[in-house]
Amino acid sequence: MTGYRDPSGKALTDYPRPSVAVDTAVLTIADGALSVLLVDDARDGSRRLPGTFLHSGEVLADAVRRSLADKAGLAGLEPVQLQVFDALDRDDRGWVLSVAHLVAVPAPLLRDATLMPVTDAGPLAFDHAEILELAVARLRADYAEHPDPWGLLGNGPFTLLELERLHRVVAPERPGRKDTFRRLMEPQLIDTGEVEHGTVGKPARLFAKSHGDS
Amino acid sequence: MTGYRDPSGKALTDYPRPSVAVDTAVLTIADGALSVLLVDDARDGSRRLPGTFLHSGEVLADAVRRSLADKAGLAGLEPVQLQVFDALDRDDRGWVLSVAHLVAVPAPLLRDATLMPVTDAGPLAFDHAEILELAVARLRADYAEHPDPWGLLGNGPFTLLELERLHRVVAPERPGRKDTFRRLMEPQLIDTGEVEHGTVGKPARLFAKSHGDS
DNA sequence: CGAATAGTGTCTCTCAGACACTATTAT
DNA sequence: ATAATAGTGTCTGAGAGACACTATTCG
Repeated sequence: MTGYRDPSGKALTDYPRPSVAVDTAVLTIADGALSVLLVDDARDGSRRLPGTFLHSGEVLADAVRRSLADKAGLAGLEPVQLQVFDALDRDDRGWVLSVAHLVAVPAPLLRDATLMPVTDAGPLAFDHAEILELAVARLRADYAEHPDPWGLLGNGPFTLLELERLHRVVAPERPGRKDTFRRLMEPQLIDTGEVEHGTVGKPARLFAKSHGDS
Repeated sequence: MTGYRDPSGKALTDYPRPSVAVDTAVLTIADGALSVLLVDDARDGSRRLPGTFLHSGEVLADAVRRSLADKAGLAGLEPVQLQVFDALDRDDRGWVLSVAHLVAVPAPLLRDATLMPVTDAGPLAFDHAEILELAVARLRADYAEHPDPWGLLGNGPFTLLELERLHRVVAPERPGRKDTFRRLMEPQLIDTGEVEHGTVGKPARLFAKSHGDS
């Protein structure tokens, strides 16, 4: 904008520029399975991840939030950037870079959306299957060591059994006994002092997430 | 390019598009310290990481290779993508997204370049100090568990002592005795059967990297 | 009481880290 | 022999995982 010219004598605006999009894997738990929010592709009826083109003067995270507000009524999210997908033929409309993002939200916030289990999401438009795979791997890695780092349980206190069921859904392959799980997670939680009631068996203690355990 | 219009009626080309740049932290070992390649900024004499604007029809990794070929005569590298930096005010020339990359190369390939220790690189243009910090953290993480994953030792066989010295330079904080280091790394290496000669003390075995230990 | 769930004592196995020892070369 | 470096046997402590036991509630 200042008349700057690079070493080859070209001004900044002389370069053809790509369109930049954001595409987001919105993960949640639905029907006891890790699931992803999909939208119908406007072009050919196939399915894709929600996304949008980056607008002028907009930051990537804001573009993600805008696309999710438009397409799923979500607000107040903190998307995490995964990776840029830049294959030249990834979008037949032209030259489009996509910055893939990940967000996870508690299921109740997605009541009327199209959700599909991540293991059976079917064919997706563009390279969105690859983005989804990356997002799931990242989520599983995040859940391996820490209690519900993405807040899929919502804000209320929870039982260790509820937490363990969540973690097993996120990463089904990990066996591990309940006592091992407890000894790993309990030191990272805050004991609210409350107990659950109205259930069968010994009442379970209720825990809350400690602030700052990523 | 096909006259496609999105739900709001805009064609793909109607959106203002950002310039997209790549900036690369080129890391190496110089004078016994982990060092980074810097170039002089054409505008104000400050220093910056080598980078370039993405050209039309070019993939990010190719833009990185082009910028490094131009500025340091390097070829045949495999850059790794780190993260997109998208702050609106990060470049006073206009709206520029930067995709940060990391590359590591053996020192001999950088003989006539400007190298600075990463701990004392001085002030850098744009947000390049942040990119450098990210790159160093990534390199250190990669070196924590695996023998020279970035090939800083070059192609020839090497001694476990040489490997350990390299790892200590990359991550100076890790103490650890030599036997611990050996027991961690040796199973990931191939014993060439050769030994070093002409040195003081018991001759050391020469190892090579096994193909596919990331 | 029995069923069901919560929570813990404890054993074992593995492994990182440390120490100390042995091995092999040059001078 | 002595210095110097390479390489290994072994002890220890921490921690993951498994098993079995105790604890507390409801019906």
